[in-house]
Amino acid sequence: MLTNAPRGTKDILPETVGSWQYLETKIRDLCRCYGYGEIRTPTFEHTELFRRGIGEGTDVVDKEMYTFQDRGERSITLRPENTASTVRAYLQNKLYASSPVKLFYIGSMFRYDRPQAGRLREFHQFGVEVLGEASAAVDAEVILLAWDLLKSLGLEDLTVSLNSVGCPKCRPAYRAALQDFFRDKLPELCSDCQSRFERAPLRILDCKVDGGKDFMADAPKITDCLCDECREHFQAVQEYLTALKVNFALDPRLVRGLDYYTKTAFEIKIPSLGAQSAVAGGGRYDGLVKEIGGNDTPAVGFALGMERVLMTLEQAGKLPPPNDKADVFVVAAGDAAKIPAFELITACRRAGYTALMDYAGRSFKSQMKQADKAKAPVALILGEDEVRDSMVTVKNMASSQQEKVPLGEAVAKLAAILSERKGE
RNA sequence: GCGGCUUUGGUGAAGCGGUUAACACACUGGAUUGUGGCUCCAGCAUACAUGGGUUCGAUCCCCAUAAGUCGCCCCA
Repeated sequence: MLTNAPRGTKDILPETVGSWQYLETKIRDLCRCYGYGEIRTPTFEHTELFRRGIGEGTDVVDKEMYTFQDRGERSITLRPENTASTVRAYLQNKLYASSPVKLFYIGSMFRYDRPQAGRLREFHQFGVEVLGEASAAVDAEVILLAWDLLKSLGLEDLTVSLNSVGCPKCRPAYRAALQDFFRDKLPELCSDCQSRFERAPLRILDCKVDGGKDFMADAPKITDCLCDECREHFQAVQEYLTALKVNFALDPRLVRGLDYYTKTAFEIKIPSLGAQSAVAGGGRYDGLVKEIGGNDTPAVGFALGMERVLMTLEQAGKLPPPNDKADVFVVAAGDAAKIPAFELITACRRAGYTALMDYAGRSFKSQMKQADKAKAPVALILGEDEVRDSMVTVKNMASSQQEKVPLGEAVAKLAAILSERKGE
């Protein structure tokens, strides 16, 4: 299958690349306003970085990484997400000299998972990380940034779920409380949850199978078990979001899949997306920088799935129309016109216009058809007469008016017609 | 990793166990030898995802593989 791209990968073709650029431009503009600098980290890292950063026992690390040995016997992994790399770069480049450090990235991530709509093996994320700031204002800022982006793209149907997953001080007590609660209900839980009981009891809460069972509603809520610091922080985040009119809902069962989260956890969903409706997710990860070898450094961030956003925009018809129009088509009739036509088209291009021509020596009529298909408002026609007289026929395709002008004035004439059209 | 559905030309697709695989769009050429958009004419799948099998014979039946899609899981 030489002609098939690997499973779960996709070519982005010229007809859709405009949508990507549109989204990327929105992102970059917004990040500039919020004061975030773009960072580009390597596509692959030492496997150990992800094992430590994301955590053993998570699905991403255990079953979804593209890991291989390079020729120097190093274990290398294609990044499955960009937070660990960003933190690594933060430490390696000693960015902590100033604080806080606000970064964003756009790039490919790789996860070996079964592909379906909105889930690819190579996919693109936009994400944001703030390092070195513990204030709840930053948690809110980061959520607001994601919210603003989605809103400015014209998306209305958004759900923001918010929770706090506590910190190393209060989470052990909560874990224990949960285990006490579930211990006598173990037989009623699904097999997945039974195995989660020891390892990751928090995950039982967002199990799709057991989630609807009656006793779930009575399970202890983490928000009731938070330590003072976490509770105050959580409270403050909510106050900010409320003041800024971000429509969030508390979801005590929201648990993030990666180990490094502390305190704030959030997720933005677009219900119309179906099974893969989570479009952005993130939260605070105060323990990660230290885990990777830095000083104790608070941090918050999120990642957003660009394919999922683009899918939604397409469904909702919110993508900008493709800009595939040429400005001018150069028509050359006869061999003698070939070189002058090439000179003419080059002059148009150097003047900044999108200029097309026929290379195959097709008939005059066919070249006119091509001009029409290219939606060029102007055709510049070079035939035998024109070449002999050093003239060019400038035809306005919309009005069918045409006029012969000296070769040297062709570009100026073209400019005049195009600006006239623009004015209308 | 698990389950359901799908797979015909550049695109949308019809089709039946049996000598020419509809139709439409797109594309290419043409309709008084230098002018497009409308109309008309012509051309355009030794080929029906791939590999096996059943059959006298399969694009249509069976199996496997691959890819896509939906759901589970997970997540963005």
